[in-house]
Amino acid sequence: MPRPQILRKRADFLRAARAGRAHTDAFTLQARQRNDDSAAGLVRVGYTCSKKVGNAVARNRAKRRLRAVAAEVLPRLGRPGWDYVLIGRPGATAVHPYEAMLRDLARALEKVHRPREQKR
RNA sequence: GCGGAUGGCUGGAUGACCGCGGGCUCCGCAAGGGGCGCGAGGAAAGUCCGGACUCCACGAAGCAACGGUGCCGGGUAACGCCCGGCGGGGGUAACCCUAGGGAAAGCGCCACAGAAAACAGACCGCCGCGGUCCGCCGCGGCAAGGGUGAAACGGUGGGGCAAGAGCCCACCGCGGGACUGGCAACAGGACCGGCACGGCAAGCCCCACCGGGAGCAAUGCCUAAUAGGGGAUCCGCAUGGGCUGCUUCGGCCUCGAGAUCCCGGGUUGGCAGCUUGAGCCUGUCGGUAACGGCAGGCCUAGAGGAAUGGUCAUCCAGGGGGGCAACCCCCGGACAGAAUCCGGCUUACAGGCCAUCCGCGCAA
RNA sequence: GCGGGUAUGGUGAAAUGGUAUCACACGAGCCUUCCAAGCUCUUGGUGUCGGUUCGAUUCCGACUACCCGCU
Repeated sequence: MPRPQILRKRADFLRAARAGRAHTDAFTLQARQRNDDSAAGLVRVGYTCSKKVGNAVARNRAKRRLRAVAAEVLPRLGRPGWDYVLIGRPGATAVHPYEAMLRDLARALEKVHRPREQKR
């Protein structure tokens, strides 16, 4: 599988937020299946850490950890044609155990994938 | 050994695996892939100062306004920074702090208390003379004593006097000051004066010196489609009006319907600016030092919503528990992350290391 | 990246360098059969650390927090 593309456009984030989401202790996952087929076979992922997370150091640290988690999990469990958005949470994202975050992401992906498949 | 002062350094180490951003190189038409090497700080922070760089403005001189700096000498590209010295204050000491020019240029303020708060004067008083209803009153002299206050027109002692007073004398203080030392700030000070000249300028102010504005999202360039804006010259109109802090001389702008020539606005973008620089290291020389000269060597992040991350193992500090001990178990790594680049200041910071010095105690 | 402002009781606001004031709120009392209103009294404060001054909310510096512009 090719490397996931990084989401940058505000519109993509907004569309993902309107679709499914799942909360865990250390982050929130939002995801949607794209309808336009511009980049059909790709997994795309974005990261959000607002100023609520802390100063620039804390925000970057949170983003780096989210990237690390996503890079380990998404190639196995992510689905082509989907956009994922990981949102950092104050306090938790920077200190939560790494193992637990891996498990949480896997579980959150399951939960987010399920209702879509029931519809189809 | 205990306590303290100052200056400086450091602020996890090694390895493995999976990743990220640039660079060089190889393969490939391309997409992409392989290899090698590099990749946060002493504060990258606050934005409090000073510059480099770029664009804009700008004619010169004087004046005025506004802001800043403020002992002296040196360092520096420059500074409100640094070094050395001086004066003042604190500490037994090492040492530390210090916005520290001018109060006889002028204005202003000094609450409460106190008789009196800045220029002299007199509330309680002291002394003399006169009067007296013996309570005191009037006239004159005096400023030592009292109490207030942050601050009271010199302090102590003696002489002197009706009582007193720099009225006189000695010492100290104060003012001036030849001269001496020092580049200077300043220090010492023969001698003279005879007490006059309170404090506040981080109150207005005076003096000296410095200062154009904006900021790399500056600024320059490239491509495409398209809308029709502007400039120069000539001609016409006008010889006025306006702007430039003020003045003098000067400069600039302002109108059209025409002709010719030329340029080209905005917007997701891309490239440059962008890291070779008041650079770093070593040695040597000058200097008390800050720092500078010379020689040799080195290239050390460069992104563009933004990389430097994750996991594991061993070790090194640190904390807790068990054990006589060897040792074992658990926890666990300060402040914080480049964004045009430098020089400072300030603020944050677990701990560790080094050097010099001071006081006390003990021993010799 | 560049610049400006504010901070005073629980809240909102005043204060020429000289005892920090006012309104509402809170608490207590009076009044009322009770509540509200009204009246009286009380508690509580200059963001932090330094400096200048005899004396600082005020003047100066550094820091902290919040707010607002420009690009």
